[in-house]
Amino acid sequence: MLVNPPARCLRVALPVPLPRVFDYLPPPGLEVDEGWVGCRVRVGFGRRELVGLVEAVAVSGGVPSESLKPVLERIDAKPLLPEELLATLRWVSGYYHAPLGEVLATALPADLRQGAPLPDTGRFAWALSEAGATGLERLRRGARPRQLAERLQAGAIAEDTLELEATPWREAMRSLQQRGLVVRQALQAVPAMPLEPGGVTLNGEQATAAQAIVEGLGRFHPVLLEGVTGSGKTEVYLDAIRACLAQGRQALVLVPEIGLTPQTLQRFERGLGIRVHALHSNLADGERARTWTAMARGEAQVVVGTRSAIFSPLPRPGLIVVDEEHDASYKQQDGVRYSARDLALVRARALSVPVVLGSATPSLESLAQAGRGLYRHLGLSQRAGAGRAPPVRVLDVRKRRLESGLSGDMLDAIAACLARGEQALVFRNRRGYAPVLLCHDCGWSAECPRCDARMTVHGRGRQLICHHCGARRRPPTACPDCGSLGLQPQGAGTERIEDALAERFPEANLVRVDRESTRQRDGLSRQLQKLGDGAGILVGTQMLAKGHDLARLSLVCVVGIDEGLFSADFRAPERLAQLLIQVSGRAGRAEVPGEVLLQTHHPEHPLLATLLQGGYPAFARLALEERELAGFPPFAHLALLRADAAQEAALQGFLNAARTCLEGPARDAAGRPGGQRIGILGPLPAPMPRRAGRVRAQLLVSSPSRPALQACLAEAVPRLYDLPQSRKVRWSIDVDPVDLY
DNA sequence: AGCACGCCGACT
DNA sequence: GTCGGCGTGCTC
Repeated sequence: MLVNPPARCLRVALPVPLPRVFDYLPPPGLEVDEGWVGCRVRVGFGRRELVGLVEAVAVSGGVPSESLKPVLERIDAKPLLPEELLATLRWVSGYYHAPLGEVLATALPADLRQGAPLPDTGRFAWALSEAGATGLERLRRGARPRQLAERLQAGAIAEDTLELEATPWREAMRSLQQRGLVVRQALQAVPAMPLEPGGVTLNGEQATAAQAIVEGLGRFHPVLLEGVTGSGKTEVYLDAIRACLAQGRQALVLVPEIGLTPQTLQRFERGLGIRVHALHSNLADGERARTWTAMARGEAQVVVGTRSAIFSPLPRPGLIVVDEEHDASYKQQDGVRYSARDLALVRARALSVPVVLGSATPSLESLAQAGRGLYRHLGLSQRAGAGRAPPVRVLDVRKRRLESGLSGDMLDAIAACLARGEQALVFRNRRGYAPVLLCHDCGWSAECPRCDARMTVHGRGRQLICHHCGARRRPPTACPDCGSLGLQPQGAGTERIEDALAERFPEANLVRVDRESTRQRDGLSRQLQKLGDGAGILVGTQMLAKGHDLARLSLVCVVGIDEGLFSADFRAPERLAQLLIQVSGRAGRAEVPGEVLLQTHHPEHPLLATLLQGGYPAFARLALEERELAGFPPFAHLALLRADAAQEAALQGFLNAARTCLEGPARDAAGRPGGQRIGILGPLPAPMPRRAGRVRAQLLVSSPSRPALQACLAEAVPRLYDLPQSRKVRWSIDVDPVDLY
């Protein structure tokens, strides 16, 4: 007999690192109904106010309903998130073992997360006012506002057009507006962009691939598009997106962090003939919220974005593309450690759309999935424009004298390349002047006081920088241990190689590209502009591995890869192989044949031998066999519990307690019918046991069965929050870690 | 994570 | 006598 009908309440996810949701009552006079789900609410929480999202309506459990607080304000009349997106975020919360509130905080644009109303998504243009048409002379000649105003003399310019140019304009425009020289005009919602005729003609392979994707429109259809460098994967994407747009559906394109350049956007806009929205971390909060909202309203048809763009609402879903799917930047490395590539699959399934994973060097995980028949595997083997894959020559530098890490043969090849009026790229995966400052008399080397790492020499020897914590100091003049003056930078980073090349080729146009040299906005394209079209040398780190076409580039020199051949990390060979293929792919065009020089002390190393003989596919087969033997992904599934603390005892105390939390569920999971073994390793010291003054260690949990691993984590992780030992440590759980660091 | 409460040290 | 250190507990 029902005396009191069970009180229904609103279940609210809040941005706090607690593994629960919180129940609230509706404001006085309002009813609980399903219409609340997906809406943001402002609530009192302790003595502060927070914005949360109603995740469900439910019967209040635990807390008696009379002690529930009422919601202070309902922010959205209609759900902010489409049903599928909310369901996916719930899935993320479960799979990555992160509180839903934190997942929401990661997924939503900052403004919306903080409760801002949905922004205006109308399009606007700027034009000269009457005063502006006559009053320009008073503006300082050559200054930004003057330049902007002069452009407006030819007519109004839309904000999205200005946005595309990637040069700051808002500040200058605001100053013009304050002087009354310009006015903002509303434009029609649909952009009037010239539609380019017919698109490009695809070659046979491209057409086949595009058709295979298009045939999958309207259902879940995962495709691995393995296309050698220069085979025109983007043309395939564009063709498939056109078909998707023709059905009135939206497309989402993910690109790696360094891939989202103005050139990339322009290529998509020109290829599609419509406005393409960009979504990346450098966007201002307001712009981010506008793009997100335009997507949610179905006004934006195509978004090209980095990792977090995978959380875009897609009310009219058509297609998801993940370009360079092997790229490590798809994995979030703090907070909710999600993989945008994996989430692309999850969302594509939930939305019943095709998902295209494209790469010249697919991840072993994706290759394994394709091998099991779970993805359609399509290939593009021809380099567009008839260019040939460049031959690779291995330079055995054992017993050779090196000049700042460069062999004589390599310098000769660069000289010849310059003499032909072409460009050479020298790739070195280490920035700075030298990786070590060494005392030649006693073997002392400069170490970071707060990390277990040696400090890198920068500024031609004038500075020591720790690449792990950012500490900077002046190098000592004498060895602190033995007093010797024989301190010498050991090894060569990009800076030192640049110096050596400048000395050897004083006439050459020489440009360095690494994190230092490209620090400012749009630094990479600026550096590349400096190189121009004539003869020259480009020195740099993996930032050079892709992007920007360099038509005159005919020689790629790879130096200093030997450390990578012997790294302890199980993914190191894969990453090195991918890097070598990607950077090699930069050499040569139809007009200019290319060559790749690989300088190594280990020419016989199996990784190099396999890669050179059979290319990436041969490497991948070998590497997958090794992973299977070693019980690594994709043949086992991993989760890493990382922790760091000021004191070693606190760290060990927490990880030991955590291990106990995991062991019970691990035994249960293995004991269930069909259950599989779960291994727990640790506490293990992290590969760098001390970083930024804190000690670090981890537990590695693994199982051949993903469900078994998940069941174990689902039971154990919530308990970690309540461990008294967790007070003095910072910890995080990383499901499917990309590296064990 | 915040934020308050609470119980011990060197200061006007 | 108080200001303030951070340990502990709680948040519907």
